[in-house]
Amino acid sequence: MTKVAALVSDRPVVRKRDAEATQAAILAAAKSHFARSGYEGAFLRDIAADAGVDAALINRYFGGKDGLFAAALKHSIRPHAFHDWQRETFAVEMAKMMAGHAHQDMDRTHAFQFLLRAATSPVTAPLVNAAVQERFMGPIRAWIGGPNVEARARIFAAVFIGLLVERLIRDEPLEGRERKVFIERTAAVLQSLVEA
Amino acid sequence: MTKVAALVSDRPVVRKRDAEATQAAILAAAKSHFARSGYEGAFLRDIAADAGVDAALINRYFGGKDGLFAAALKHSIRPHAFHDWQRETFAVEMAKMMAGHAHQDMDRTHAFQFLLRAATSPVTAPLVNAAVQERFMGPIRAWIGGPNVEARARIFAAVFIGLLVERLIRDEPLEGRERKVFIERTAAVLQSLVEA
DNA sequence: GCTCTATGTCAACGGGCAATGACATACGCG
DNA sequence: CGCGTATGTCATTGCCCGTTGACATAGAGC
Repeated sequence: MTKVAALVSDRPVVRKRDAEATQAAILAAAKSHFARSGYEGAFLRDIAADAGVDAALINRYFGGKDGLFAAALKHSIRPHAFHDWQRETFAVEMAKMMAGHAHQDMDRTHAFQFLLRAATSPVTAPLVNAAVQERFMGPIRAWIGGPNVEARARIFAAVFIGLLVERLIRDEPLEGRERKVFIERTAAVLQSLVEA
Repeated sequence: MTKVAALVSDRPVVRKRDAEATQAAILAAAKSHFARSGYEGAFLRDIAADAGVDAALINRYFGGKDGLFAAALKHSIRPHAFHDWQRETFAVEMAKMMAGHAHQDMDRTHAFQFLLRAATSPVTAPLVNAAVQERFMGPIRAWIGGPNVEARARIFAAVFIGLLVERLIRDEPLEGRERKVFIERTAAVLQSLVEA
């Protein structure tokens, strides 16, 4: 696609030589493909094609499919900015986001799909679990605080993940009164979980 | 394994000729492998070996890998017995189950992993979503009842799924006081969701 | 402008997998 | 007992994917 566009436009046919940009393009394509198809279902040729690059470059820059996956994983798990959340308002904000459609937030949706798939595969699960513990559960525990953090953090994480999955599976967004009720009650649940 | 056992025992070396049992064995092995490894990561040779059968039989009975996957999917989604749940006790029962370890219930765990994987793949997602709607969300709506069923059922489903995922990801089960608190608060959340 | 290196492309190979068709044999039926 | 079909096995084939090494060329440094 990129190449075709280049052919009909006035831009040069040959790819600009920019290693950094190329790696970024490969990584972006990889995250998308891994998210949609999982590790085994994603093919290097397809990823390379999406990035507008020859497949051999993946081996040069990432040392093979494994390396590319690891890089994509590392790039997908970044610590959520829990510290920015206000205890008084976060619940409603989050509930509103969950009531919306997944397509509105494709970047995060892809990242989440990617993690979900990787977490359910025994090959990649250890990597994911370790990263999730460190970069997701850790911050959540710190943010929630209070007694019995472990139990409460787990429930919070479960609800959080469940809402994301539900949003992912569902095609039709909620409307009108149902939407309003969904937000109210979801916010109530979330709020109750951060209180000791 | 089956063959080896047969060799050292007094039972015949050659497999008993029972098409129905063979198909059931293949299907069971397939569900397990698809759950663990996804569609692309599961190999017919391995499935056949687990079932104690030659791989060619899969093609004969299920018409190829696609057919086997479809059969396994169909077999994995069966309506949950919500009608058996008692409104007063289900919350605690479910919370206790969620506090336990996934290994204690491998059959359901595999089925859930299988569905989760299938639901996040664009190829199989439509099949899964339709079946989930009919055989999971439908019964939940009916069981919950009351006003704004749609919104409340979705939150309930989200929490349910989230708890399953959390249980799946976690290796270490909760112990002692944390476990007690987890059950109490999880039960409280679940209970609140079935009340109008 | 020459050269050298980093970047990008191409063609081929080797392994592994699903699928296929020929072959073997148990079991029902006469 | 003999035959035929359903069931199970084996060897082969063809395809697809990841990887590799040789080749091409832009662009920097001199």
